[in-house]
Amino acid sequence: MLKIYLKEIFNNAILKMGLEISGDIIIDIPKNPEHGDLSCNVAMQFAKQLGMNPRQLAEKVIANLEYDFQFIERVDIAGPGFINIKFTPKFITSCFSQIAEIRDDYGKIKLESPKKINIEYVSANPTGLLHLGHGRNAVIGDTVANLYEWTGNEVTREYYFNNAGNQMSNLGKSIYARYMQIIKDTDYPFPDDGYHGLYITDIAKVLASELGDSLALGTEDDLKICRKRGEEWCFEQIINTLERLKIRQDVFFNEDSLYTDGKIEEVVAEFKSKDLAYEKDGALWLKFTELGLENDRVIVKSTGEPTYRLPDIAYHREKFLRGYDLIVDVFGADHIATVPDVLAGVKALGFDNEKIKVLIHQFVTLTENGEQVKMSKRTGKSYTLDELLDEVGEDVVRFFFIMRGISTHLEFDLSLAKEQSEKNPVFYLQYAHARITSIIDKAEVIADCEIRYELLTHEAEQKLIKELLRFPEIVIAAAAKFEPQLLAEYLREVSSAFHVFYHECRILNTANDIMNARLELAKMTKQVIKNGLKILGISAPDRM
RNA sequence: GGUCCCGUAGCUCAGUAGGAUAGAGCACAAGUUUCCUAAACUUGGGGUCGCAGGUUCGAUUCCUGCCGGGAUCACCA
Repeated sequence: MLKIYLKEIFNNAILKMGLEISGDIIIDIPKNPEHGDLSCNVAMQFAKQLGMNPRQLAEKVIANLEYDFQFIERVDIAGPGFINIKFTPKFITSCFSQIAEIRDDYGKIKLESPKKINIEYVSANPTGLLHLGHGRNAVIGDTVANLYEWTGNEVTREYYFNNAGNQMSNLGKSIYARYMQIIKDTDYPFPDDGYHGLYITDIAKVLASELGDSLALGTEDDLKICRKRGEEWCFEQIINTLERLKIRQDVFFNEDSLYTDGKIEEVVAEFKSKDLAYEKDGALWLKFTELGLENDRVIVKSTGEPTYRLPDIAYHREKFLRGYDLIVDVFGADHIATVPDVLAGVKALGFDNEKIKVLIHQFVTLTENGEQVKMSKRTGKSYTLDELLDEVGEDVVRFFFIMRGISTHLEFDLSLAKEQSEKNPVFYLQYAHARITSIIDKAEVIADCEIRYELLTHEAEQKLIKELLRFPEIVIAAAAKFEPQLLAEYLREVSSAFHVFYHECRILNTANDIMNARLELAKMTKQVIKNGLKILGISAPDRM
């Protein structure tokens, strides 16, 4: 809010000076508060192309700035040519009075023409339970979706899955083997590449109790039953787990529909007609080398089955045909190799692959007391997301999964996450919210008393107001950069500024007008924390 | 070997469309409550921003090379 105001003033000054400047003017918050509230480096940026000394240029710019002396307290040149701006407390509080009017909608951006955005995440096949990597994927995807909704766009949350093919028949065979071990022979052979998780036995037990030994012959149909029940069971678990995280997707796109609807054939025909496909060794290859990649790749195997690339390309083509302005894919680092193929394939079909944004997140490791936790207690394999939720709760899981940049490895510290105390960063934010609620509950409403925002001149009050004024900028930046942790970091700063204000400035039992103004500040802080936590999918408790 | 990600305080990490004295949390040390939630606040120590070059007024940030850690390189998905 403050930035936008200042940008305008600088823009006008530069226009007035008749200067041609390419790109935006950059206004930043100086690290050192003594340098003012905001700082602009135009003078240094353009000194060279104008053949001037930066400090001289800065002076000229300042001479051309037109502003209200009631709003800006100080404009000065510092260091090599920074122009530092200090606002008057009056201006800060008047900005605050404006946002205090908006309340519920503060931070929401309304776009004149909302963009249609598709965000695909989780997308686990129904062959097992969700584990930690899926958890990070799910929370990143959902939070980014929230951010884009908040910034005024129309968002579709999508899940892409495949319930056909090798993996699934493998699931059926694995369940069948466990089933036979239960009803007949404990030595019944388990497939080499079968799924070893304990959940397979859980499913087999259900089958055994429901159907007795009626599948003992092991016909094709019996295997099908195992597969079908396995799929249903896994999906139910996955949906339940996501539900716990308050994640609900709008579209579940089945890869199989690409085949039944003839989309795969359409894409193959189009590649052929563009002379981008050729047969070799009985397989169909796509000329990726002509699309700027290293090697040609098989898209249809000699067995007649497509490789994963073909449906992936066809799927993205479908998303384009549905008319999205932005298509976001959230993948784990293990999928990185497939990205260039899909992008090149879609481009070859004539779509603008710049509209696809692939978010690749790095892996999650779990540590406890400084040591890496490798095995899950129940499954003996990697930790499931449900187990983690049981241990630390939804709020902590959601917060921990987005509190780091998505491109860095995430160390999930179980000891810290389990800690129900001030050490845990989630509680810091929630505590601020609960504390404010408690104060508001205790306050007596003073009727018909005008709120005098200009009384909020204390340093701690001014600092808190300035933080609150940043909220919309942060939401926009977090969405644009696809970095939810910016918001998490920001909320910590807001909470911190609030706690300081709380210690410095007594709210209740002060003069009526002071109390009213401070109460308003507390309420607005609560609103920002609540809205921010809402975007992060984390609860804002009234009591702790 | 090719490609991608990471390397910043004892630990976990912010910070990079190039900016002023590099930050936070945890850990460690010392303090704050007759008073609105002490899950809070205040103060302190702690750094060759992996290494070496380059680009320029200025580099943790951009470029190149190297070192270290991770991921990935199928007619698996």
